[in-house]
Amino acid sequence: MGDHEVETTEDQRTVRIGKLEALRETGVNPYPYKYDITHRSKQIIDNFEDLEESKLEVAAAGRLMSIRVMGKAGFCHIQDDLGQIQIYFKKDSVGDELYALYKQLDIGDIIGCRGKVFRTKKGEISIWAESFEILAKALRPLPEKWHGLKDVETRYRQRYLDLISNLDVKNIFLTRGKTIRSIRDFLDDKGFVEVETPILQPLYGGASAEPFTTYHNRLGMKLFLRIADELYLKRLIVGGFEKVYEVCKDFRNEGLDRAHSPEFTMVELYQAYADYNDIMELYRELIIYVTRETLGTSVLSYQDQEIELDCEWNRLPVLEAITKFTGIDSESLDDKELIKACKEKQIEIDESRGRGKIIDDIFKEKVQPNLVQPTFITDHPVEMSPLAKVHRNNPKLTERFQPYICGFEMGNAFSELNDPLDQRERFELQKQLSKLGDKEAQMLDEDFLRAMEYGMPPTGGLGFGVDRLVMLLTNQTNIREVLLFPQLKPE
RNA sequence: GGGGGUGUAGCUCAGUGGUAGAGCAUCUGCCUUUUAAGCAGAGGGCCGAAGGUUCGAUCCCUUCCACCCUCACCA
Repeated sequence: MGDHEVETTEDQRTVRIGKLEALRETGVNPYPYKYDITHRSKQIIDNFEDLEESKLEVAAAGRLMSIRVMGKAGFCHIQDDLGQIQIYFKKDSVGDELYALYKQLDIGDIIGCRGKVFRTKKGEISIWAESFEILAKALRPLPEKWHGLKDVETRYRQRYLDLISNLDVKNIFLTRGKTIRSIRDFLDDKGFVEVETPILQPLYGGASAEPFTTYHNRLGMKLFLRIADELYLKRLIVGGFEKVYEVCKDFRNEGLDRAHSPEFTMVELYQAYADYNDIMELYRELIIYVTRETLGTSVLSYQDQEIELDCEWNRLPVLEAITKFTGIDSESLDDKELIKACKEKQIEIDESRGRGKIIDDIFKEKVQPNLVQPTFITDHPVEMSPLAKVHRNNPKLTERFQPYICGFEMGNAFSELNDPLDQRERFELQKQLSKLGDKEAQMLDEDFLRAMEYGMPPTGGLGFGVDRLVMLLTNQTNIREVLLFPQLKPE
């Protein structure tokens, strides 16, 4: 009696440690080495008729998600990689010793079970246990079986619990895996070669962003975590690769919000002898392919919008887009007049960082939210695009495009600048922006210019964010929902 | 960084200026086809942290911490 009183005041973890010790005392190893599985839960359910007919014994394993004991018989559900299946334990079938062990099981324990399959009176396909064993004793209780784990912070900090109790969360990451797989399949099929380039870089470049810095002790040098891999992939084009891509983790030392994570995944690709028109079509085909492979349809359902991807995509030069949505004809205005026009229309702009930044501000505020249907925004002003080739018909513009879907900027692409003297001038312009206080102005990379001076073929290039693509495919509004372990402050 | 919100049992959530409640989970007993199993009983809480007001604070005030939404920054 006294012992019971002590026991009931203990928390669930302590109770389970007690059970663990009791198991060891009876010679049961609560953490054995392996278990031979013959079927996953889904295979049993899919092949039920044959398995029942043949009276074949199956062996399945998984995590206990529910237990119902009724005196001398009981049920439980185990969950494995592919789903759940019910197990029936009958004292007469498993014997007194195992039945006593069954009654000591806790939700969360991982068990393996052998038996024949059958259908219960209520019609549920189940395994009639003939034997079972504990494969791993769980010491902590799982979240509530009905409501699951809801607390967002706990879901991110303890993603393993989120994955165990929320099936739809697991599906997001299955979709993420399929997405990356299908991107590779598509590009491989088109003859692209996958490469790997440095994450630790002595100079950073290829995008406008603040970097993370680190230090190599032995070399005694500062290094940056890459913000993009563009300049390395272009060196490979110089080196004779004609179609390359990289699935790359990039790092940007900037604010976090629902569309930005300091660590994120990009795909960059470069194709020699192509221009941005070719890349536009390649991107459209890629998105349609990936969507079909992951969702089985070319229609995206995002929030309350339905978007058919398999069609002609709108194409709209950025300055025309601004005229369309604000009435401002920026080409006919000088800088002062443009700033005045913005003030009249109450558009908030940062006028200290040059004309390119002003255009960018107007675009983000007034145009971007309207770009729900797939749209290529093209031909950005040259000040905004230091790595893009000047437009063949207009020296103030570049051959550049950014695809937009559901208001998200999905990527960035150019006819790549391959004139080394022009490229040097663009870097000089960036230096001036840096002096104006633009922390994201791009650095001059002498070796990159040297490579280009050996001759880089005309090239089309593209970078796109995988996380945002997965957000669209899984109908998520926060990037953290598509990152397994999002960045959080320490507990 | 600004604005708004949340933080109570392992989980999901109620609630009150007089130190707390439900369901699930846990423990004990009964129950040989149950399924959010059932029935009977029991245990479990520094009410995010630190100050303040008060006879008395989980509740009111201040500060801090974490998370969410939003704006700003940012491809």
